[in-house]
Amino acid sequence: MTDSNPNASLTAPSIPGDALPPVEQHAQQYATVRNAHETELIEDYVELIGDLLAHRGEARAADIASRMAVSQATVSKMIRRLNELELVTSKPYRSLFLTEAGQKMAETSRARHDIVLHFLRALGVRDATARIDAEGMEHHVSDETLAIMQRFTEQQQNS
Amino acid sequence: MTDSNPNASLTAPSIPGDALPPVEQHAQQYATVRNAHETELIEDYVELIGDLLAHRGEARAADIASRMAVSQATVSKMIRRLNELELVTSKPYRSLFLTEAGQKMAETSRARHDIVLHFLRALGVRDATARIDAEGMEHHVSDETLAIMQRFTEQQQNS
DNA sequence: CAATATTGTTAGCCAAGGCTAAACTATTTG
DNA sequence: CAAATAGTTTAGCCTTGGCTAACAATATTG
Ligand SMILES: [Mn+2]
Ligand SMILES: [Mn+2]
Ligand SMILES: [Mn+2]
Ligand SMILES: [Mn+2]
Repeated sequence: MTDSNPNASLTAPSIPGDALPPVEQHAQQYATVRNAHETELIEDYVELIGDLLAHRGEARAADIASRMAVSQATVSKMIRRLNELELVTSKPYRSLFLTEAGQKMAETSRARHDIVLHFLRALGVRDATARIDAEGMEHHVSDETLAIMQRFTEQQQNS
Repeated sequence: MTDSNPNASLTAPSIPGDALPPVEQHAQQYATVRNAHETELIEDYVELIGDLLAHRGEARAADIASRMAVSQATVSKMIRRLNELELVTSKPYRSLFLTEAGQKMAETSRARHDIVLHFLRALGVRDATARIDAEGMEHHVSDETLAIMQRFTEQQQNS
C-alpha cells in the first residue's frame, strides 16, 4: 500500500459479498485456466476425429474444416501438430487415423464431454444451448465436479 | 465420400451413443467457444480490477501480476490494451480505475462468476475446486444456463 | 536526503491459432 | 482419357498472450 491514494479506506465501497481469496489460491485459479487453454483445442480435434472415424469410417481434413468452421489451411497446419504430438497418423491426401495415444485421448474427451452435455440437459437446459455450453465448459470441469455431475444426471433419470 | 477406403461402412464400429450433430450446428458450437476465448481474458482483468478497487481501494499492476501469476510486463502490456478499449483509465505509476464501460463489464462478469461459483457449491463441489472450475466455466455459460443455475441455487438454499 | 527496494515500462523474443492466396494432388465426369 | 472439380498443402501474414532483460520512476528507510 502506498500514499498515492490516502483516502483508499474511506473511498472503498461497502464490502461486497465475498472477500478476495488468498493470493496463492487466486493465482492457482488463473493458472489452471491457462493450462486448460493449452490443451483444449487439441482435445477438440482429437475428439472430433474419433467421432468422424466412428460415425463415418473416415476423417478427412475437409470435414474437420467445415465442422469447425475454420479454413482448410488451419486444419492442415493443426494436423501437422497432431502428428508431431503422435496423436494421429496421416498419409498425404488420405484420411486421418488415431494412434493409441490419440484413441485414448478421444475416449477420455468424449466421455467427459458427454457427462457435461447430459448433465446440462438433466438440469433443464435446451438441447441446442446445452451443446454450445458443453463445448466450452468441458475443458474447465475438474474430475470432482465431473463425478458430481454424473451422479446428478443418474439420479434425475431414476425418478 | 471417396473410394480411398472402400470398407468404410464395414470397419465403422458399432454405433456410439449420439449421432453427430448437423454440420451447421456443430460449427456453431466451436465458433461460440472461439468467440468466448477472445473476450475472456479481458473480462477476467476488468473483473479483478473491480474487485481490487472494491476490497482494497486501489488496483496496482503489481497486485494484478501476483494474483494472476503472470509477469509485470504482461500486465503492463494488457493495461495498454484495456486503455485502448476504454475500459480503464491510468496514469503512469498510479492505480488503475475503471471507466463507465469498465464498471459495467466488471459488474456483469462478477455477477456471472458468482452465480456459477454458488451453483457449484450448491451442487456439492468443495469450495477450492468450485473456485477453480468457476474461473474457467463462467465464460462458456449461456444466459439460459445461467438462469437455471441461479434458480437451482436458490431452491437449494430454501430447503 | 541518499541509498536501496519496489513498482512500472519498454523492447524484443516466442508459440499458438487464425487468415488468404497459390500450388499441387486426386477424383469425377464429359 | 482429358478437363474440370474437389481436396490438400504450403507460404506468408496477423493478433494474442506469454516471457526475460534492461531501464525508469516512485517509495521507503538508514
Ligand atoms: Mn469436446
Ligand atoms: Mn470443446
Ligand atoms: Mn471471472
Ligand atoms: Mn474467468
